[in-house]
Amino acid sequence: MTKWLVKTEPEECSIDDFAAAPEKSIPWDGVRNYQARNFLQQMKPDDRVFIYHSSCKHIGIAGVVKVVRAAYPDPKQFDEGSPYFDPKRSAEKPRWYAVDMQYDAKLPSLIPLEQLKTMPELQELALVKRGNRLSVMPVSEAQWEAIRGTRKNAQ
DNA sequence: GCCAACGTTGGC
DNA sequence: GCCAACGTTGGC
Repeated sequence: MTKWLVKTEPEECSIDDFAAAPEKSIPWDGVRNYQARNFLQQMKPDDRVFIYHSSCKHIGIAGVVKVVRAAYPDPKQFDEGSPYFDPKRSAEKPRWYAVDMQYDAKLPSLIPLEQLKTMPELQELALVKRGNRLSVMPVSEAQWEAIRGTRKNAQ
């Protein structure tokens, strides 16, 4: 089972949206970056995923969700009314993919980016590197444990 | 709101 | 296939 981290603007989709309907899955769509897409395609049901809130007041890791449906063509690339519409794509040749995710756990307290940056275990995590824009990334077991084990979030 | 860093596009 | 211009991301 692989572990992951995804970025999201909480106004768009936050950990609270997952927590509000823990029995429902939410499509993770609109990813329009090749490297991020490639990672999405590697996700498997039951993989765990950190939810990171970006471009907001409280930036940091807020909770955990799980993958419940592996990658499928992102319907929004075909939807003319969607901001994620991609006019060059056809149903026969999709370029972008989505997965479905469902609530797993909210962290007792958000782990701020500022704190993540100070953790020696995370120095290789793309998230904390300067200028990084990757919105979907793998998290190693050691990185996962380090994050889950931060003092405020122990247990 | 600013702006640095980055990915993508398109002319040549 | 280069690279300048452009649009977007995302922390501050």
